[in-house]
Amino acid sequence: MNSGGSSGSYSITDLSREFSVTPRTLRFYEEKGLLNPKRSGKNRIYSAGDRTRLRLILRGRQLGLSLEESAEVIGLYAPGTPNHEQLHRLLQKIEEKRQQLVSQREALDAMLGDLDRWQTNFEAALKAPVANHQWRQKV
Amino acid sequence: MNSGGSSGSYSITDLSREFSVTPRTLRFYEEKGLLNPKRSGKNRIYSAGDRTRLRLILRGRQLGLSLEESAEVIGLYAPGTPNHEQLHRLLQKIEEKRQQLVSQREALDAMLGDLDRWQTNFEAALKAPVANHQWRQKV
DNA sequence: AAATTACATTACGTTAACGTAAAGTGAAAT
DNA sequence: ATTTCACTTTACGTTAACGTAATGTAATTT
Repeated sequence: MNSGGSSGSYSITDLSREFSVTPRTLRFYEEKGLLNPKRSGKNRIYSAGDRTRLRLILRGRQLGLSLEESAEVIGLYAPGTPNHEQLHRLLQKIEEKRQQLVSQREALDAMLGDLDRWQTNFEAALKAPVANHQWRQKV
Repeated sequence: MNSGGSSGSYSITDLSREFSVTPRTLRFYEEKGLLNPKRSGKNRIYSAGDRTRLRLILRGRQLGLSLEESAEVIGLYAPGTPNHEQLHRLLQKIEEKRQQLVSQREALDAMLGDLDRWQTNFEAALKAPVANHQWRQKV
């Protein structure tokens, strides 16, 4: 049974389905201290806040953050009043990741460049007489 | 001793230095079939082609490709005559990675959005009355 | 009552990409 | 002669992020 529709309370399968992760994943995140759902007996009850935190974790994951890094970021949403040090670290982390994306795009471009050049040669080779066996010693 | 400057022949440390990886990494790539340097006795001798392949591997790595994926890509440069099937797979892989980059950028944007909203609240909170006593502090 | 459902805990397994000894070889420098 | 390099091989260790049993229990459903 689904926990109350808009009441802001979710079971482990509720959340796992909504975010397409396994229950194991949620338990793992909890084990690592990234989530702290309340309990109803032994069962986990996730609040709206827990859900938000999960969203952030998964967003970080998509970004390529490690769980530890995500934990840092999440730490910012948790304590009553975040401080400048924490803020600075987050901004820094974000900047890091941005650089990483830039770097990846460069790699992608370089690779596409390689591919283009290679493809050009390839097509040229296809147009050339088939008889020639000694082609492409060099890459 | 460095192997002949422009002769197109490199020792394992030559390449490891040039590309900032450890010798272990090069041996590992060889173990995985991504490199096949010749030998001078037991010592590895890398050719210009080996060097190029290494560059491709590292480029793939930077892009987020697994070694296995890189092996596929490199396979395209290796056999005498690449076929359409291989070419198709490469293009597909590239497209995959492009999508991944797009997805990551979306995650980054979303995260920055979160941050902005959060920061706004944060600053608003800072501007809010500290207690019962406060002057209109100008910013 | 029996079976199914939804959850729990414990704990070992898995993969990738190397790191890190440990121990040995051959050539070169001191 | 001995130390130092540069290199080798073998092989176990490491980390991250879960997967995958195995086993148990409380609450429904049949």
